[in-house]
Amino acid sequence: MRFSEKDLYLCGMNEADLEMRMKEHGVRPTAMRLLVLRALTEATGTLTLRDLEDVLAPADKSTLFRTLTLFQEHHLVHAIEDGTGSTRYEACLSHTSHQEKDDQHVHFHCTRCGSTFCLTETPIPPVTLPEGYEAETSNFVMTGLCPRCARRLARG
Amino acid sequence: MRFSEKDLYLCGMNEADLEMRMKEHGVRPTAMRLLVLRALTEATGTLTLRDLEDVLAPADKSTLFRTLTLFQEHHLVHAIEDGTGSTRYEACLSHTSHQEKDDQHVHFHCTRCGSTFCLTETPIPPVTLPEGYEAETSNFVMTGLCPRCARRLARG
DNA sequence: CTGTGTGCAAAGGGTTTGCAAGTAC
DNA sequence: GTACTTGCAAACCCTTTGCACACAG
Repeated sequence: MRFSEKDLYLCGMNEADLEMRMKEHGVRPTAMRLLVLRALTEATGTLTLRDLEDVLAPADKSTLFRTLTLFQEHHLVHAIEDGTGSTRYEACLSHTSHQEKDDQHVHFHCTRCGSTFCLTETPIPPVTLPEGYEAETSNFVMTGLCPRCARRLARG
Repeated sequence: MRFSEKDLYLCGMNEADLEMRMKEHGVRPTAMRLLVLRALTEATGTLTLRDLEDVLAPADKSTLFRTLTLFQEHHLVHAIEDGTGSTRYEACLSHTSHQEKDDQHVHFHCTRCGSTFCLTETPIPPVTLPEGYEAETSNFVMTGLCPRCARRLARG
């Protein structure tokens, strides 16, 4: 069995590591922020602001929002639009403090269970844009059935 | 100069063609719907519900919404999430009434002028998903500067 | 003491629904 | 007459901001 980059990263993840990661990215580590970053790092998929509100109750919505905005600016997390109307957030795994090629991978939104998965092993394929376009970031979301839901539907 | 598929399609586009297209897709052509489909077909880029409201004033928001929803169900248009929070709509060019591989191309959202372009010549590259995932649709949006804005910024 | 972080409340913006009147067949 | 369409108003949701208090350096 192979471990994903995320698994390996999580192995040694403790409070001190989280703090270090935030400092590296120029964000002051407060209690609230550590909770948010931990939640995002340990999540199996992506989380919406609403998800975080539930997980970290009674944390305040606007605090979470501002925290996520700050994290994005400092490239600790990035946002994905999966078409549900709610922005989803995912912890960045790159150790660098630069945004260059965060971890740009394909995301998958399951229409049945509503989850959005990070396909960390499925990089976004390179695309040649028409003359003149200058891309900075990509958002590639595939929609359909996740393995679990596909199996359930197949059975009955 | 080469004409894009869309240009060619538009060449002969008149009221009768629009009606035909709607009937082919099982949608009853009303005055309102013809206006909407025309607006979307003639638009150079993609349109939001809000855009349509402006273009087709004094058309009602909810009517437009329901029209767009209907069109989507019948594969006359498809929706794109460009990350701005507003769903954008684009006329499908395929003449078939089946959804199979509508016209799946990359979209480009310009952060400077706010437009979202259809890169009809840039198909979404095939992606091999991990075992078990069953994809139905894709949403691939690249974000950055469009040629026009890039040029303007370069000049100063 | 001063700047930063947090919580509460409310405003915004886009989307969606309920319902009644209008229209097509 | 019956089923489908449209318009108005309001509800909904998620996101974002204003403001006052709390906290850390």
